[in-house]
Amino acid sequence: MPIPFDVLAEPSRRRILDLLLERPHLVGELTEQLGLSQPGTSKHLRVLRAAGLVQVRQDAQRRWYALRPEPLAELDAWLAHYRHLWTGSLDALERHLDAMEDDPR
Amino acid sequence: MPIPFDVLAEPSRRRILDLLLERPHLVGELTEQLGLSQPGTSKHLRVLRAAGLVQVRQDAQRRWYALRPEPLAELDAWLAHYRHLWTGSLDALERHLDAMEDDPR
DNA sequence: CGGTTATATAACCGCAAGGGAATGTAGTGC
DNA sequence: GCACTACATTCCCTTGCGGTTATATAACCG
Repeated sequence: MPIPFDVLAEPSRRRILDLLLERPHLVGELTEQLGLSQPGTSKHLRVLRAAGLVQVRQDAQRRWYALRPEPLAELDAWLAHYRHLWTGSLDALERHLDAMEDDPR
Repeated sequence: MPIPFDVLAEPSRRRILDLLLERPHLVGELTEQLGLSQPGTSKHLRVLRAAGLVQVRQDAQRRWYALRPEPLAELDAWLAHYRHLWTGSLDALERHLDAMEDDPR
């Protein structure tokens, strides 16, 4: 499962994830919160499902959508390669910038 | 400076960031590594500059592009809201999933 | 079984974004 | 000053994506 950068690039889809962070939601609830059409919401949910970012639980005609954080954990792992650049005070950030000044080759 | 999700959604641009993580690069070097045309590379660099993800240092006709990690730090901050879902062994992940099973309302 | 609710899918549209070719621009060295 | 190098910008084309409307599917209720 690759990191779904393009999936997260969509503001409405990030909004959905934020809402699902509180609690699972119905499609109708999400539609209302997002302020777009119901089919529009369903399309975004389809993309989120394909990316493994949400999971569904059927309850009669209703579908409860809930968060699935695994892909976000992978994003976190990707970010880890860069994290040393801004963590720590006398850390690699300064050394990185200093090295750039001294020898930008 | 908002989090540049859409900027990171482009594979070539992420590739550029990966290359710049090692060391600063010239546009020509990036062009060769990416395997696309020089104007194509320049267009991506323009987007990355606008997002604050890279900085330039001019050296005669050459331009040294280097990483600017601040926007990635903001992405990291955004991820922090979700991080408790997958960190820790007896942590909120299980409690989150258990709560969903018990009361998926 | 017919109507209603809740969601998914299909069909269509407009636009913005990525890609290449051609051209512009700035700095260098002879 | 002139050719050359290294990038940037412009123009054009094509594709994909987000959005809506209309339609299909499926489960409930009386």
